[in-house]
Amino acid sequence: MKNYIKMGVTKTDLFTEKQNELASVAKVFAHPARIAIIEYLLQSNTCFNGHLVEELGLAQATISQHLKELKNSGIIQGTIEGVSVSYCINSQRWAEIKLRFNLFFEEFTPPSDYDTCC
Amino acid sequence: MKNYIKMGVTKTDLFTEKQNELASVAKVFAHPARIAIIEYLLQSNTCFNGHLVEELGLAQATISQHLKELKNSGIIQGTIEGVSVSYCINSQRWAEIKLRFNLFFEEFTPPSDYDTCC
DNA sequence: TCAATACATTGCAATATTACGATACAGTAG
DNA sequence: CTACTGTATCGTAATATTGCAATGTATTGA
Repeated sequence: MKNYIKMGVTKTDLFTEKQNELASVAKVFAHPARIAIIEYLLQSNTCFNGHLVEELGLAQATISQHLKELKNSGIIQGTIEGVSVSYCINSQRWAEIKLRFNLFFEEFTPPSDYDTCC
Repeated sequence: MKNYIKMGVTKTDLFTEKQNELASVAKVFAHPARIAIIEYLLQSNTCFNGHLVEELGLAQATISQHLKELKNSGIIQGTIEGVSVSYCINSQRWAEIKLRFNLFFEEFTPPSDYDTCC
C-alpha cells in the first residue's frame, strides 16, 4: 500500500486509491503557509534560494517542516547550493496534480434542469 | 474576519484572505470520505436521496459529520424531503471553486530552461 | 398516539497537525 | 581547526480531526 500522508484515524482502506491520492494532495494545499510558499515559488518562477523565513512570519523550524511536506508530496524539489538550499516547483508533478484536479472538477456536468431539483 | 474552517494552531493572520480561503477549501477535499461523497453526488448528477451509509463503509454519525462540513463550505446543499434529506452539488459554488483552483494552477508558467535550474 | 425511519448532535477516545525553542548538522570563510 | 550561517530534526504543548456509540429530533405510517 502506498505511503499516503497520514490521516488521523481515517479509514483509508474504505476508499479507492484515487480518492486517497486526491485527498492526500489536497491535504498539502490545506494550509495557508504552504499555499504561500507555493505561490512564492510560482511567482519567482525560478529556483529560489532565499529567505522564506523573513518572507512569511513563521519560525524557521516551522517553515522547514512545511517545506518537508511539500517535498514529500513531490510538489517542490530542493537542491543544496553551497550553504543554502534552492527550492523550485517540480514542473512535472505540478502538471500531474493540475490534471488530476481538472479531471475531478470536470466530473460535474449538470443537466440544464439541475438547479430546480433541490 | 471570515469564519474559516479552524486550522489547528495555524496563524491565519499571517496570510492573505485568498490564501486562507484556498487552504480552507482544500481542507474540505483533504479527506477521502468527502471525496467519495462528492464523487457519488457528481456521478449521480441529480439530487441524491439515499443510502450513503451503505455506499461508504462508515458509521451514520461519521457520514453526517462529513456532510456537515461539505454543507458548511457550500459545496453541497440539502433539502429535507419528507423523512429523508436530498443532497446535491451546489453548481454555482462548484464553478467558483473550480475557477479558484484553475487560477492557482495556472500561476505556474515555467520558462523553457526551467528544469535545468534545480 | 405510538412505533419506525432517517438524519443530526453530543461526548469521548485515539490520533494528527501546527508551531516553536533547542539542538544537530553541513558547508564556508577565516 | 574554529566560528559562522543556513537548514533540518527533535521534543513538546496546544489544538484539530476522525470515528463511533448513544441520544435527540422530526416526519411518516399504522
